Amino acid sequence: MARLKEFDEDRALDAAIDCFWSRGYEATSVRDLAREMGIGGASLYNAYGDKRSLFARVLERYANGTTRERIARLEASHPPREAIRAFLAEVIDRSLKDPDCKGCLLVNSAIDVAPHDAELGRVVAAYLEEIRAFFQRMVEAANQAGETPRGTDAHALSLHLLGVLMGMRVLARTGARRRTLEAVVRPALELLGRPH
Amino acid sequence: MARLKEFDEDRALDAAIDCFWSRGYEATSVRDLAREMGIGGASLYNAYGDKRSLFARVLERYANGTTRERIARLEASHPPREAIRAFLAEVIDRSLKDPDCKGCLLVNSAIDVAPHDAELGRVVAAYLEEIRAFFQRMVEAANQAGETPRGTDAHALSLHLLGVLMGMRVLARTGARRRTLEAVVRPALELLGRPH
DNA sequence: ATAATTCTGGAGCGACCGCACTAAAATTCG
DNA sequence: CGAATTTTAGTGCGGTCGCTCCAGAATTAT
Repeated sequence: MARLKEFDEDRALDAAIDCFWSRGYEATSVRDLAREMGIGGASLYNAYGDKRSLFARVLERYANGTTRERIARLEASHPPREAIRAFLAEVIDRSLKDPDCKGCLLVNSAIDVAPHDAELGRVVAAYLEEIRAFFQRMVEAANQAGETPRGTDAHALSLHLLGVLMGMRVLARTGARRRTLEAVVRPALELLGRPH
Repeated sequence: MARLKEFDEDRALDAAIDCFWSRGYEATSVRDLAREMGIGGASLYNAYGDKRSLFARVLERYANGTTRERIARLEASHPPREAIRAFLAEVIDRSLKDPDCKGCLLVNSAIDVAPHDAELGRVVAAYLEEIRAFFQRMVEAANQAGETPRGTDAHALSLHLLGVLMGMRVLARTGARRRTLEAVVRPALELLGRPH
């Protein structure tokens, strides 16, 4: 029927993730994207539509490969409180390991895309809500196991944890050290109760 | 000696603050700035230098008129724990009142300017450090007054409060409601001890 | 092979970017 | 007043922006 694509759409999307992640939406040009993705401008528009549509695809792939993957992996392999601890510890580790201090693409997008694009804003908010819901599930499970202090409100605590996570991502982007990030997170973890 | 300026530099700077605040650094053009500031392009370059220098002036004026003003006012008029409470409450109120969800210019800049401009990044980090130092002073004063729980670490708690503040600003930018923002903050306030 | 279809690199569109330059207008000095 | 100085509006430079179009290359169905 027709000629086959010469590039791997997923690999190219990963390159696009890196572009938007490190430079932000506005500051990333379509030419930058095409070069880093290893394709021509026409192929980019043919495969993904315009810049904004590509960004939406990038957000989705980032969320699937980073946030959702982490949630699913930790939720399956850890007891509830430890899943939350491991989630935050892993974010700290990855934040410190990244020499570019790129932070979290979702958080960056919440700041510089969401306010100017209501639709993308709702997409970003929905991904953040998934993280919050993970926290809430874990707190509820810990509540039922009697591991948390009496009267722990799972919904309220999940919001606090989400806020702390967002804040940590902001501070990480300014080059915060491990001590700093751990001090930001520690009081939130202590609300979950001391480990056995 | 020479002709006098026809515009008020401070008023023009306020207009520039609004531009950078609502659109971000990259997405704001010098022509946008000149139009909103009510001056010509030549006057802008004559008075403030290039775009980046203007942005540095904007950051300074924003910090003086918003962050430092709030710190000085609340530190002078409230006891230490209430100063922290009032600070966060005021940020929530202003975040909700703003129909554009502009958030905080310093937080926005930490995300989309700091990583690409080391010098401006240090400026932003220094302003955030001023906020953290305010939190630490207040916690230390509350510690000395015996109002806080035993063993409260002022430095560690100030970092947590700063992180929570940053996180709240991110969530506010995605259109979070009052209930959400208050739930994010409440556990941090409870670490300060129950009010009398 | 031929026709049909899709992908590819490259050129180029109009618009806008940050910034610099010029000449006229306005002001304060001698 | 005339000279000096600085701001002003306007114009335009070289470059980049997002995006489109096109001719040719590559592939499959017939």
